[in-house]
Amino acid sequence: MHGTSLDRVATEADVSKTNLLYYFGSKDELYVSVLRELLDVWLTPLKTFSVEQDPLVAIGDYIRVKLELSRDHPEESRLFCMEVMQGAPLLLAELEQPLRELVEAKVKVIKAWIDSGKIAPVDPHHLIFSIWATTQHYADFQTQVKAVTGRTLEDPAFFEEVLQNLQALILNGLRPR
Amino acid sequence: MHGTSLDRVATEADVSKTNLLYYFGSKDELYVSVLRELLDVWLTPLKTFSVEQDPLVAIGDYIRVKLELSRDHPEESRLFCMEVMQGAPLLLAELEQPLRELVEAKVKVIKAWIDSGKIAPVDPHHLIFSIWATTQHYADFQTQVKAVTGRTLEDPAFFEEVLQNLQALILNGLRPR
DNA sequence: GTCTATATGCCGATAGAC
DNA sequence: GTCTATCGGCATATAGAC
Repeated sequence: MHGTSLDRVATEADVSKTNLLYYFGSKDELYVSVLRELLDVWLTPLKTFSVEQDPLVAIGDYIRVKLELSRDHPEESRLFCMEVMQGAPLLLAELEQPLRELVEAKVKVIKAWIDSGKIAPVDPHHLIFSIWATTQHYADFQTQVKAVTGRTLEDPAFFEEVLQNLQALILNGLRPR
Repeated sequence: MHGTSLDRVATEADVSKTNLLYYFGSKDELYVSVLRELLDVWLTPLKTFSVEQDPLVAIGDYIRVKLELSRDHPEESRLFCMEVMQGAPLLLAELEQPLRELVEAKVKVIKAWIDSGKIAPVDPHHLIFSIWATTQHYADFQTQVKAVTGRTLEDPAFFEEVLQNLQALILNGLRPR
């Protein structure tokens, strides 16, 4: 059970089901390679955080890039969400090692920003989680957002509206006081 | 494909699989009734929003209650998330009618708060989505949160920490300026 | 109403021809 | 390497005895 079948993947990718298994060995191995690459792409923008940046600019940019990912690759976001929700049977090691270390490194950067008084003292972990949660929400819960508002991120005006609101919410919450 | 099997449900509920089908007719009908009840419970706290409340108290309380739901019923949160991520095949009508209407009603309340200058002018839709996204994140992405921080909402100290941070982030973003 | 047995269908994986 | 055919497992659903 992984949200899709080899048959669907094979049809979509225009190869035979047997060839998929020939190349990847098993469905799980296919999933692992897809998810690993996916995790890498989605984490890249976080890697650019560094102490010398202006935190409000860096975080504002990060929110924009993450929201663009939600707009351009919603199925990938949902695939990853599916995996994590099931307890990350295939990806737990990736989450516990590389992801954890990346987050810890960036937590230190955010702490430095706080210590120098550039942003308000929030727990960096929860700041990062909040950015992930709010931006990915528009991909993972696209159906619900559309049912309630009638719109999706593919509508450029709606994208801008979401971006402005998330940036305002999070950056205002961070303004030093 | 719905995250669990009738066999599991039957075992867990200590009834036979055939009896489940006897009572509910089909797996889909069982799901619909479970999801409907679930949606109702999860939306109840939003229903209490009213113009005469102090918005910062009302929203702060809402964040707490939603986070308690994420702590006490994470599997239900994930079940609902699963359904929506698949395009809400069983629940779309519920999202487009009762949910939409409830949200629109509460959007009006939040707009009244904004118009009277009690909170900053944010789009109420995105405020509501942000609260849903951030609070449910700790249930739906429990595995990832635990992999990164080593902790879950079941740890009372961690629960308090998350609550303080989410309230600070969102309420500070709303403080009139 | 509740059980056992079984029909039916889908999916992952393998065998074997070419 | 790529195809067709098929096995074996699991899950929903139904038939029929009690």
